Amino acid sequence: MLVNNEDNMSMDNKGLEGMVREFFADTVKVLGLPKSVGEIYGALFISKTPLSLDDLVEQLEISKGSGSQGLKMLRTLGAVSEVEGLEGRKVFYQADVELKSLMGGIIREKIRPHLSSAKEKIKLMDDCNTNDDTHYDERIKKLASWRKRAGMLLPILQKVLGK
Amino acid sequence: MLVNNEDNMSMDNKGLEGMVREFFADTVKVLGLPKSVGEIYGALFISKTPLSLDDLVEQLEISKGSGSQGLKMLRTLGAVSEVEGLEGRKVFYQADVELKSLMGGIIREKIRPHLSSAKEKIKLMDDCNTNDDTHYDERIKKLASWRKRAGMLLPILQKVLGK
DNA sequence: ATAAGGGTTCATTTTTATTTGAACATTGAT
DNA sequence: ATCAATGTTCAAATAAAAATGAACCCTTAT
Repeated sequence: MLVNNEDNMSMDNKGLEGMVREFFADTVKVLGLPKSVGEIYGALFISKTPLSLDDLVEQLEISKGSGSQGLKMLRTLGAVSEVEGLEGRKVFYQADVELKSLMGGIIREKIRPHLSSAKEKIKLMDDCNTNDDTHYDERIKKLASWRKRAGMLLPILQKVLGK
Repeated sequence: MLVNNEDNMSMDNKGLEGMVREFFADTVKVLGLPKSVGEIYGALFISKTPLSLDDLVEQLEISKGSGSQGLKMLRTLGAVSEVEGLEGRKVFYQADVELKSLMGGIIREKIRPHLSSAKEKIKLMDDCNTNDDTHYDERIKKLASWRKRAGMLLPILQKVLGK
């Protein structure tokens, strides 16, 4: 067994690990991700060894379905990486503990798409303002400028969070 | 009647107004606010005149309760301002159409409190790591550095969004 | 070829968040 | 003092989001 996960709770760190999981559960909710995703990430973040889906299901007392979906999301975000624990074909996961991974994924998968669709919607609004009403025009321009500013913000964010 | 709001739909701008409301409804959901708050803000943002609670209830087909609560939240965020339309004691509202109002409010009311409580929680985690386990210590330090970085980000955000 | 292990999917259930609306202030007019 | 207009609150209803778990799909070992 290359990757061992039984009995790695050195002592009363049940407490610490629980706190970390709860911490991430709360944090990701703010970012619009489901609680279970935060718990999974938290469990991986604090764990001394990579964990398999089964490990997570057991530790967090969540269903296999939840665990599978949560890991899928974390993989998509690039927040976890797979560790081929050659014990059979079971896959083990470890958290990518760089802030930029987590945030970069959220920016790429959630924020950018939203900004793109916003751009289209604003275009539609402009088309809709057929008689070039000044008031409406002004507001649409304002929206467009907000969107643009939000777009400019992302690289700055990435930079500050980078490394 | 100082503030008039009847029949201010110059023409088929039902369409535009609807689009703007929907736009904000979607946008604020990303920021963790309820849809109705976005709709209210959107209605005020695009309206040519300030609107009363009753106007909003009628336009958006929401309940008085929803409208009242939504306006309360927007007031707390500083995203709307009251216009004493001296028609009786009815209060009219207008959107504060500066990005910094909306974002500033969200930062102040939602993000900062979350970062504060995160700081406390991280402290608790550290206290919990009684035997100074190196691995746990490292992770807790990482969390602390993330939190700090997030804190430093806010002024930058404010600056970029400012004006 | 079959069974077992590991994982995913997705219709259903459960939980959480939002909205409603009736009861309750409050204020101003009669 | 009473009424009507305006707003707020909050318990209950509703809608939306997330979790469950059984059915299913691969892959590998027998």
